[in-house]
Amino acid sequence: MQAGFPFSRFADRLATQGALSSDSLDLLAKMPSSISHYGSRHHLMQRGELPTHCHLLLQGYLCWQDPDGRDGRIISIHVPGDVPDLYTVHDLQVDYDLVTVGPAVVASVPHRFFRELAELSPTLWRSLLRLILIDAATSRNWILNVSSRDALERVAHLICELATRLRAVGLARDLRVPSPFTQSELAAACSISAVHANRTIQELRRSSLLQWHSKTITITNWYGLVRLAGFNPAYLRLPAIDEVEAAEPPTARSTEAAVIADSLR
Amino acid sequence: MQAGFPFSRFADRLATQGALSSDSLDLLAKMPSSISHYGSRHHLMQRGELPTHCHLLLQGYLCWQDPDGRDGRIISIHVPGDVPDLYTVHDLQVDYDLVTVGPAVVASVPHRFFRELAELSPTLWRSLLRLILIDAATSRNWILNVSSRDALERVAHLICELATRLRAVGLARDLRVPSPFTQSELAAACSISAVHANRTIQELRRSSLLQWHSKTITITNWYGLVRLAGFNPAYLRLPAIDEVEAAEPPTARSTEAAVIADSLR
DNA sequence: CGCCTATTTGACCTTTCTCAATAGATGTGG
DNA sequence: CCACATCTATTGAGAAAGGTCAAATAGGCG
Repeated sequence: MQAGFPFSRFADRLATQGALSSDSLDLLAKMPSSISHYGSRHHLMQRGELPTHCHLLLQGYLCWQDPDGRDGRIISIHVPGDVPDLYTVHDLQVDYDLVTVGPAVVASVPHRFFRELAELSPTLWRSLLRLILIDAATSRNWILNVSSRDALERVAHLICELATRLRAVGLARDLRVPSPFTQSELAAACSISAVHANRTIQELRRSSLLQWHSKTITITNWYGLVRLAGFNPAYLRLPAIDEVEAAEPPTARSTEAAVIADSLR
Repeated sequence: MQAGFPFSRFADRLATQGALSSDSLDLLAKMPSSISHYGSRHHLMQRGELPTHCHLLLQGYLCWQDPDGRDGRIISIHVPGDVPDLYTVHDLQVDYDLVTVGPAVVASVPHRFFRELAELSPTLWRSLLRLILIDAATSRNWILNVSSRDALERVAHLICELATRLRAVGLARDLRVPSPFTQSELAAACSISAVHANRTIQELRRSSLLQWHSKTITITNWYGLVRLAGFNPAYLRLPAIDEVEAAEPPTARSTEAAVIADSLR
């Protein structure tokens, strides 16, 4: 998983679901793909299209967005190493638009490659299936986010999730989350209005939980944010990860927060 | 698919994803299972449990419910023929409670059976995978329902979805949807308060879109309900089904409603 | 019949939305 | 490097959808 390997984030991601054999790494190294750079808000795929390739995100963010409705609700957000449309290998229908958030680098990989993988490496194929199922678990959690938390908690939860997923592929280790998101896009993801998103972010700043400058969200109080959001990363199906090196670690090990901290360990 | 076959709804459900060979039917007939009857609000499975079996719903409804929060948000609803926890064959974590809504008949099927199926019948296994992916697509749609529709549209959409899914397995053909749901449960599914759910249902009744008597919702104006909800069943991945024999078919074949009607055909 | 649960209604409150205007940032061509 | 155009962030004020609380009514079932 050298830095030079273009699919290293993807390898990291897969490795969260089971160690990669050297055979598996060889297979990944031979993955046919064409790499493209896109600007912000580029639609990689539109509802109704018949896909023949998957999109492996190498850098930046992608999201699934509902093309209807003025405010273009965002259904899910994806980080480097993700293949947001991996499921299309087995279900050729696309219900939403796949859109870049900020500039992004994307590898296009033919469905055929993933289909052949089933025979070449059942283990790897199993890990891929698990990635699909994790996206499903994340969608279920997203339902809860937009339906049972208030605006402040929603935004906090989304940021916790992004930070955690980025850390799982070696990014945002210092809790500085790259954020090409406009406040309107954040609002579309949290299902609130842009104006309210603005006020919500101001409150998060006022509470000294985070800063948001020059396209970067800096989480200044991880445990506070986790507590506010009620964030429990179990649904992300990540193995134990490094302790968060954030300010203000929990003081009492017997609280709720400690349980969450343990789950992050 | 005789009425006597206990898994006939399941067979119907699978058949929506590809014709079932007689070999497949033989396999299904040999499916090991133990059948149980449950009362309302029985928790078949709780968050954190390690599942070894799947639950095939034979009669009634099941839902995934978030055990946290006073109002117990409902994440998804399942109809006969569904296996709500089919995904646990490949992902042993359970994030929510699996609960009956009204009395239900459930067959418990060991994971082992589905695992062996992969080798015995790749075709059948493929259909099962597609059922998992449809649940995922339904979750994504549920996000939209609770995040971008108002209360009236949400309730209407949920009822459209239930009716459509029931019809796909031979139930509710006359648009009479069995409803053991309390208004509070409907509210938990639509992410509104019980009081507001009540007022919303009253408005649907006042608009002559439906009746709700003696544990049955009778849809009296299917096209009106579809139009109000903005219901497009594409995400359910159902093959063409019979024309709805409801009152007030669309008058102009060129409208939006006609497009939706076609998709229902 | 009486209890328990579910539904319905009214009154009031809160969150969030919408509209509109201003200010700041970013980017582009001259 | 400036001036303009455009997009994004911020602020204020009023409105609307839906939530909460509390009480009354209506069903269903032993």
